[in-house]
Amino acid sequence: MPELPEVETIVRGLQAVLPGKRIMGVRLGITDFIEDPSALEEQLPGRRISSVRRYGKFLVFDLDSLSGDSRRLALLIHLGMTGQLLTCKPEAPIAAHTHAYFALDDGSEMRYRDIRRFGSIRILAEGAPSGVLSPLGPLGLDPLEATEEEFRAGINGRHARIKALLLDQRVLRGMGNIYTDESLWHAKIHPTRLGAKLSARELHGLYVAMRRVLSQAIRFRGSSISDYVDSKGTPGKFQQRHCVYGRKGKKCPRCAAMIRRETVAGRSSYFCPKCQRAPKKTRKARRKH
DNA sequence: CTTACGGCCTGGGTGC
DNA sequence: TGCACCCAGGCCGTAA
Repeated sequence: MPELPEVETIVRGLQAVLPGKRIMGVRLGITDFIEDPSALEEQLPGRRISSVRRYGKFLVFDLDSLSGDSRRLALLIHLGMTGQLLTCKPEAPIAAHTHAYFALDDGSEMRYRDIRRFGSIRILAEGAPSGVLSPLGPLGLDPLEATEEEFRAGINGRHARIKALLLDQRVLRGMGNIYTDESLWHAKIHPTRLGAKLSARELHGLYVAMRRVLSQAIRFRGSSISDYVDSKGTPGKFQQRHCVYGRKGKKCPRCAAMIRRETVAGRSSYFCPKCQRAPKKTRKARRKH
């Protein structure tokens, strides 16, 4: 499940090798997850990759034109749940579920592999950085770049559950299920607490916890739960440092209580029932029972 | 307007 | 061996 730290790890790996290289050709397999396959085949060859960036969970490849067409383009890739981007030699064995091949002018190749095909690949015309929109609208703050004031403003006054807010890409771009649960555990906040009901102290703790968890996950090159590998095919190591995610029934590293798993905001949520106190039930919610 | 929720996409893992 | 079922994340339609 590539979230911010995994995408960042891949971006750093690609940024080290791709800039300055030219895309010579594009070959596609199954294309039902690609918005406009022929646009990739027609518009990418000949372009030079000037930089590789992360925008939320998107990878952005900025492309220069070397010929008369001076229009700047960007290639936008979202890895969905099981997407992988790998660089290799063209003669390297082809793993099952590889759906896109980008031939580069140094004789190497970048491949997109995606078992579930929940990812997406598309071309973005001009004005890439701020022009990256999710289908729902503009993306929110970068969790590592946002100031504490900006973060607080994004959560304050919202009556949704904090878990839903952290996962909402229009509030914060790049958070996913793993790092949301880990951040909430570090901040000792129950996932069903309402954003509006968090104290200033709790919001401060959450901001600090989120930044710490994300930076440490990047340092450990991401979490490999199922399919995630970096651009060289190497798994991450942060899954060994998870405190709650995927640890249902195991002991909370802080208080030894048993970690629980419940669905919150439509997602599996792992938390410690002792360290992360559930909010008091409202009169309305209690009446139902 | 905001929020909650169920369904959909796909295929690997599990358990019978 | 086969097969039904669950689950994952993002998005979308619908309802309150």
